[in-house]
Amino acid sequence: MPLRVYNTLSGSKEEFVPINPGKVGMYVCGVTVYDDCHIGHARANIVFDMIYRYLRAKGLEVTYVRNYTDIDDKIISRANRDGVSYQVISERYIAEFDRDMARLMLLLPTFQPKATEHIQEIIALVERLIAKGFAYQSDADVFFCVEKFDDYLRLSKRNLEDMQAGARIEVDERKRHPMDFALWKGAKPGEPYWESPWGQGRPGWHIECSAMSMKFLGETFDIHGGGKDLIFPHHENEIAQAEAATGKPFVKYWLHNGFVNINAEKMSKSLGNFFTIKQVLERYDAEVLRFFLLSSHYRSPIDFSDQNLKDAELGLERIYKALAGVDERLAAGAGDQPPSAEEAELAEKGKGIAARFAEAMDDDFNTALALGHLFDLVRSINKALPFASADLLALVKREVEAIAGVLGVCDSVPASFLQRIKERKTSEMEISAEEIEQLIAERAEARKAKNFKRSDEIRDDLLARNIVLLDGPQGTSWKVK
RNA sequence: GGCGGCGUGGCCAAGUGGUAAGGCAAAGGACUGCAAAUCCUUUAUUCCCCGGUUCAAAUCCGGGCGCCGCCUCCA
Repeated sequence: MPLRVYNTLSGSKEEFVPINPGKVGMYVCGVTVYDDCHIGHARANIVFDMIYRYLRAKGLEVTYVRNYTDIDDKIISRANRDGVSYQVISERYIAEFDRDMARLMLLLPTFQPKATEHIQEIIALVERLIAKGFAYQSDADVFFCVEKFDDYLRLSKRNLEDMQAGARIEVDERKRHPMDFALWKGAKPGEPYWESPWGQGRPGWHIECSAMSMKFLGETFDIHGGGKDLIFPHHENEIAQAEAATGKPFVKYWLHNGFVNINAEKMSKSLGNFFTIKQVLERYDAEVLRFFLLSSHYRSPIDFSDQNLKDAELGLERIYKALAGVDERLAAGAGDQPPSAEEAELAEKGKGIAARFAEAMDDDFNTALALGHLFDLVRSINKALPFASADLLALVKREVEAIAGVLGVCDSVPASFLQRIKERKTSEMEISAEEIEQLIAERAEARKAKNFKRSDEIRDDLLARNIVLLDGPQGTSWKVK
């Protein structure tokens, strides 16, 4: 079954055909390391982690590169504000980024290059552009000449005239065209710098990604990704730099994820309406956040709210409860069962889930639909649980684990996940687990004595404190509402 | 102003020509001492509005309304 992906360059879904059969080169723009990451960064990185996992699951050999932009104006200004060197800032936020991504259960990319470790490659690329007449020096700066590059703005589907009509940019007199952008910036006194043919300076914003992607993936590679907000100017400029220098197509498929919104508005630093990953993980399990972000299509906007996170948590719990039920039955040694309609349905759903999952994912990574199929299976599991054979339950478990491995959700031991959620919720309660257990014991006594007035009283009291009791064959357990 | 996108039940969200997945919430039933959990059933004759194409449209075309994004650092 062919994978189809939405390519920003063509504006439509295309069949994904790797340049080299069986192999994929994928570059994703990482972060500029000057502050903590927010949920928008979480989405971008989780989306491409999911894509990376799925490509690998399809048997492709993926070289995944995600950079750190560790020298830039914002890093310098942050360093100046804090009175430290830019390295202190970049190293601190690289460590924070790594920690956040690890908590979000992201696989490590094949390479994670840093801009400051590729200054020579960057200088070489700028020199190449100057030699070919696509760039010019102006004082200690070097600019890219957008008018020389015919395909400029092809990705964002605009033209230079329109851009100027709405331009709010201050015109730099040293530029030949207002849209020309810096490849190299001369250092002002006190700024960090590297020696270059144009004097002491540092790379412009976009050049590091062109230089590093081509170094690790070659001059033409398969996938380049990032948030929609990078289409212009960042990716547009990357294309210009790379293609002007090499004369070859830079990237075959451009993939862009949608934004995380707050009240239907883009979450962003400048609007100040953002939540950091750390803040959210104080209140929700990392897997819940992943599940939430994968519950809508990666290109759609997704609205971040407490209610939506809670819904996601309930949904994920539903899946885990079913899986925990499977584990319990397997542990109890589910023996042979007489044939039943429930088991037959589960067998059909269980054997078909991999194909349905692949079909959804092959359609431009439709994780929302894929999760819908998973919920379908969950219903069949719940229905068939008392009737299914151990073999069938084990098969279903394996199938779900395969899917979980691609999405990075439902990948925990079910009982531990449920325990984790329970502990998180309990820690926010004013009542201790011991007290609850004590009350449950008292209620059991009352029920034994048919004193339902007292037993209901206990249950209602606990309910008022958000504790829900669950009576089962093995006795009473509880959960936080 | 230019360019791009979106508008599906109370909420979230799939579906891009063949007669509306799934989740959350809600209601009824089974189960239960009563509940909860679980299971079953129900909840959009209709997909922002108005035209058009078609045997057939949420899906295509035209117009309108509303919302959002990019055009400035941004995942």
